[in-house]
Amino acid sequence: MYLLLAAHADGAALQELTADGTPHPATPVPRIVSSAELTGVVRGLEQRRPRWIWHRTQNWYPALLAAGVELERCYDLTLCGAILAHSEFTAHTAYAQNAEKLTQDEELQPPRALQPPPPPADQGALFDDPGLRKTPRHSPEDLRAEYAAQQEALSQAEGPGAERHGGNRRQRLQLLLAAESAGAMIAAEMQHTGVPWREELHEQILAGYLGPRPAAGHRPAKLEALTAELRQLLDSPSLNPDSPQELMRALHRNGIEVKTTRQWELKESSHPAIEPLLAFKKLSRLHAANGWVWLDAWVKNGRFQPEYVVGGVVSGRWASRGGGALQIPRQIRGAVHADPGHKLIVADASQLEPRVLVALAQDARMAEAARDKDLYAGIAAQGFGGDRAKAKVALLGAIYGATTGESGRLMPQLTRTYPRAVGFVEHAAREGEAGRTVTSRLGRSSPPPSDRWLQSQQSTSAEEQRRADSIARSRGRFTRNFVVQGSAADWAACWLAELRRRLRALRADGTPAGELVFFLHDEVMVHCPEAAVTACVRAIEEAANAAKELLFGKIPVEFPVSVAVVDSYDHAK
DNA sequence: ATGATGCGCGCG
DNA sequence: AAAGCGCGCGCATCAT
Repeated sequence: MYLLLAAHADGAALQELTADGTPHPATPVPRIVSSAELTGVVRGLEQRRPRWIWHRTQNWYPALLAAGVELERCYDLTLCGAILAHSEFTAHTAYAQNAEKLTQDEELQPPRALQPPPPPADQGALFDDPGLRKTPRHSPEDLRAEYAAQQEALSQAEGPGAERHGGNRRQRLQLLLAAESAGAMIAAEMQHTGVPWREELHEQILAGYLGPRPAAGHRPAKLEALTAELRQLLDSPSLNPDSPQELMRALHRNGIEVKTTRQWELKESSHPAIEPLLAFKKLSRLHAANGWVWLDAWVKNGRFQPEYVVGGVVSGRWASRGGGALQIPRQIRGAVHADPGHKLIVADASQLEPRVLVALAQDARMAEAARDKDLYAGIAAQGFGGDRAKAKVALLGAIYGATTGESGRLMPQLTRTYPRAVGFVEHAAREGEAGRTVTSRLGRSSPPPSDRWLQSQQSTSAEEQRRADSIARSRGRFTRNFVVQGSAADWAACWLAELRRRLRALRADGTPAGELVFFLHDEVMVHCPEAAVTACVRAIEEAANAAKELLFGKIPVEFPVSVAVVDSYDHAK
């Protein structure tokens, strides 16, 4: 069952559609539901397990969750439209070509019917959101047509050029759209739930590193002491060590000839001021980024509730807004603590990107190494005389496009042992250098070349040509990484969606189950009652294997998940 | 005063 | 030990 939910002046419009987006005979005209009755109506209809089709998950779902309504599945027109408008799998369709034309001619973002975002405004207290703009909204008919157009494009994905991607393009893209929409729901659910965060533990950690909480706008004691020490050691009585300019001058006056004030460059010097300076930088960062101010701003009632931005990174990774949710430093992870009677299950996919590369390239030799729980150890044994560190640097260098340093020097050695895997990323790099698009396993494509790249193609002089080559190589490094990072994001999206499905199934059975509370590229955190730990761990592992098979079928490559059951986040890993 | 940009550093 | 991919954020600094 497909149910369109659209904003309407009198509340919301509901319409049942068929799979291809035509109105269901039973509902030729949308049903208008007042804002007051909307929650109840949605809750009732959910019994029939529909796929809710809406403009943006973020416009509808948070308010429904706040009202206690959880839904099973949706179709996010904005996220799916963005994928379809750019995917190589649908590049030949009218949908993508119209979207492309609109972006170029009118500076509008695709998909065409969805710009600008319509607020589900005027829907009573439930949907009050002063942050939403009052802009022209889209009629149910606009959204229905948009959905039909997207389904049409999807159905054509098996078109010209399909063999280049090994077929199955429609199924893969369909899977990606489902996973992306599920991701949008998970993001809203995780924001609603929040990460369990013990404020008093956070404060203990801060006090340990920085001293007692200072008055607003003042440096904590430890930073004051280090500042005084640095002023003396560098003979600069008024130095502000937070200012790179002042710091640079002071360092130079003392014969410390650095070109930047970055940590790794400072570490080269043996001057007595370096050690306290590095300590200052470390603590200053903690204070500024995750200190008392952060705690006051972002943690409420024992929960950290960041906003996740699904589709926020072109590769398909999520971004986040507010509180630096994807950069929680190790120093303060001790504050992430399970509730009484609960545990945190922290699981991460071990060495995800190299394993994805093995599967993408179908490199049989590297697949042997990937049978090892520790892929880098396997690679080291095969081609690097057992030197794990070398194997790791070489492989990551291949994925990132390293040319210099140890990583660059190891490339020939890696290429000899694994010509297929290295050839795969080299090919992606050459495509990017030539201005072409590359695509993830499930069909998310890289953006077209930047204006900078296009302009550089006009170069005439030798100087301009060097510049053009540099810009091309930079794009090559991006597309080289895109195929791996993007496919890893495909895998992670499927992992997450499969895990959510299993956790919901456990709950529906009446089995105690945990809740997803955090997701970070290749890592998930489930907060669960102690009695549910075993079932949740199994769900996480089964979901990982399911994700592998959804992407690649039954292949002889493992995607092992390392699982830690802990009271606090700092005890994971 | 306010907004944009660059640096540096946190995470994967 | 290192400089190659993707982000967000706070501060200092520069431009308006």
